[in-house]
Amino acid sequence: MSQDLPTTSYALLGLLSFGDRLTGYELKQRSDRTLRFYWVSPAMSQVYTELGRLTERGLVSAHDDTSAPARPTRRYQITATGVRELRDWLGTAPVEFPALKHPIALRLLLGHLVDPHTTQTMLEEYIEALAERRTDLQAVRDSLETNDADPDLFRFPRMVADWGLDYYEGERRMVIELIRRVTGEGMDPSPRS
Amino acid sequence: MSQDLPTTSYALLGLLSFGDRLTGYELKQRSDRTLRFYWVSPAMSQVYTELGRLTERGLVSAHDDTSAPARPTRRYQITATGVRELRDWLGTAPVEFPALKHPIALRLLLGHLVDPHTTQTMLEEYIEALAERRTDLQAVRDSLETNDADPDLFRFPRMVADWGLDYYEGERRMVIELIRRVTGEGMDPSPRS
DNA sequence: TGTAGCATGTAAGCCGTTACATGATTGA
DNA sequence: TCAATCATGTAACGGCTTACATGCTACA
Repeated sequence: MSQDLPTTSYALLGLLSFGDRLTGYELKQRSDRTLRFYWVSPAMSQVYTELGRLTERGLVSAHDDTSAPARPTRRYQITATGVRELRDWLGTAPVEFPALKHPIALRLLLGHLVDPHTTQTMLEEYIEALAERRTDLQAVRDSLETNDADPDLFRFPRMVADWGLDYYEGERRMVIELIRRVTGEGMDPSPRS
Repeated sequence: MSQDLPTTSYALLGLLSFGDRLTGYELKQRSDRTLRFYWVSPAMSQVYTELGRLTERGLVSAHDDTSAPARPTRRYQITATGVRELRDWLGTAPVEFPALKHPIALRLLLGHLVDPHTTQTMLEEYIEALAERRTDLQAVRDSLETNDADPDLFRFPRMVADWGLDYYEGERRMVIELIRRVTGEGMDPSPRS
């Protein structure tokens, strides 16, 4: 009942389903470590808006941090209702095909408008950006490896991280291939007589 | 001058940079065959809105189809100014890192909330969806292969299509691996005594 | 002493969607 | 004759961003 939340709401709710209580700030940090790589890490302001909505609907409960200084620090926890609705969503909502916004592919499409060197540089810079991202994600993956009490708690986050790492690796290989094609193809396939 | 259009505007403008005049309807079809796979194929209504804006700014010109019946059929063509601004954008605008919205990865992350069979089914359905997409993209790629007059005109679209096909293939392989992990892992690694 | 990080929110506005409205042409 | 496709647009509104506003705490 009362379905129809945006996916990002369920995503944030999902991040609260690992058994701990987080502040809005911490939830944002967690989404930077997870959602960022395969969904969207919402802006701080959005996280607070979403927590407000989830609280209203009783999917999370807010506990004002006693020992609070002046401004109240709130910790949010998923409720039994929240878990139920999340499970319900996972079980019934149609699963969309992934949506990709890939500015590099878009620019490569328009390669006929710029000189090959610009395209080559763009692809090389993309490889660097990819390496950085990969490093970030590897750090996340490493932190999921060694887990305390429950070794299965992060089993699925591990899989998702491995998926991401594999994607970055495939992307790297293909972009190297594309650089070859941009620089090589149509450039004197065999020396003209 | 007068930068600051949304990327989708430039994308549509770019689709008009291959030397032909299109109606709004045809432009939508072209974006379904190209942008869809690595950007976003805007809704019809958005295409018309965008064409209006581009016309206002003089980046495309509209030619009312004489031999028009009642409702005017307009064909749009990129202008010299349009080409200049597009080149300028390609040369100067910062290149964002790709943004991915991957509902399957998001759901896999929350695998601890559903039974393994549901997750397995989801991944298997994803493989099917992937195969469909791949077929669509392969058809596009094939249509770019044999080109009439200018064999280099679709050189970059070909590269982008190949990139997409490679991505789908990598995705397929990894999802198969993930299914193995979901069904196998933690399931009696060695028969208990 | 001042900067970075922790912490919470409101307001304005952009980008794009779905729903709605309209009508001609082609082919089963 | 009826459905699909071609063809063009407006209105409402959803989801998210950036900019703005506020203030504490820890540390260099």
